[in-house]
Amino acid sequence: MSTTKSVSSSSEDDNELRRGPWTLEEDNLLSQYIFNNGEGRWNLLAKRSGLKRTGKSCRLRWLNYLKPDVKRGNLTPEEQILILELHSKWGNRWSKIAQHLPGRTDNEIKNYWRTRIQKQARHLKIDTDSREFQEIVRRFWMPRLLQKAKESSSSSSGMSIQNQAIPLPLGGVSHSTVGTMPSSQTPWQAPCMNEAGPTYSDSEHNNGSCISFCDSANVPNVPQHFGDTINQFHDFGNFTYDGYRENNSAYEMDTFKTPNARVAEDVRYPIGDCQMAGANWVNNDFSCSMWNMDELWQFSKLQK
DNA sequence: AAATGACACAACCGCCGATGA
DNA sequence: ATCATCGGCGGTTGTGTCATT
Repeated sequence: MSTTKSVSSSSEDDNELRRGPWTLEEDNLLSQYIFNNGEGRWNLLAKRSGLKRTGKSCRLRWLNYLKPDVKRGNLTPEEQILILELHSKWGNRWSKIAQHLPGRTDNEIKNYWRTRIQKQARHLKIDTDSREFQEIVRRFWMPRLLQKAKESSSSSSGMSIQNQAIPLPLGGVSHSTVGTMPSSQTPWQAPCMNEAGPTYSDSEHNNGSCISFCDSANVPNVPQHFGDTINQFHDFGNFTYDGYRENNSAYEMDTFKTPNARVAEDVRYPIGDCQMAGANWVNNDFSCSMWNMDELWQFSKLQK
């Protein structure tokens, strides 16, 4: 079967380039090659490894899936908070945002934003760039994420959040494992691929860069920026976001001074009795159902 | 039980800047 | 200075799975 691409006479290699989902054998080949030769020089890697893939494809597969420190499983509340905050500052700079979430890839964060955040915005018929949406994030999502973070940290008794990660519901090859990943690459051990994805011998892999969120005020393993965020939001109960004032942040306190914000104030924040433990807005996969849409509708109307 | 739609994620595509010949 | 190649990034699409009807 010839595609428009493959009819080119320039290179017969092009005809054989594989596309689509990676197979176990390809993953093993790529992992083994990088184990022996290191990352980088992707085009060369693609040629020498025997993979019939483009260098780009190899790079993507490695960075987004095979690389040992790629974290799998649902985003934690803390990570979601961080994404919301950083996106408010940097917009769709996914790779930049990802740099502040160890183990998370730009692709994952991008997908999270599109499938979760933008979906909610669509339901509300507002733009994610709009001030209304930012207010909603500030007043609904952030406090609830923080509450959720607190709950999970208090119930975890010091257990790493990563270890509590709920396996994604998808049962496919790429999703079924929430394994503990090596925190660093040195010394590095080539993962053993199986149907559930890369696995690692699990000794010495439970510490390091994985986020251990024992206490929102005591976050030893959390990147600096992350700790700042949590502390800034620590007093979220009555919306005193003092200290949360960073240049260029769309969530600056100043936004409270807008007429819209005043309206919200007049109704004493519907979130005031937001039933933090209520079943409506939070479930096991709270990232999917973060809030009660009725509340949000009310709030978004007030904002408009 | 089958059909259908929604969802989440992986993978691809095109563009652009950096780098080296 | 110019061109080619490579790697990285953001946007988009494809696909498998789950939920609902």
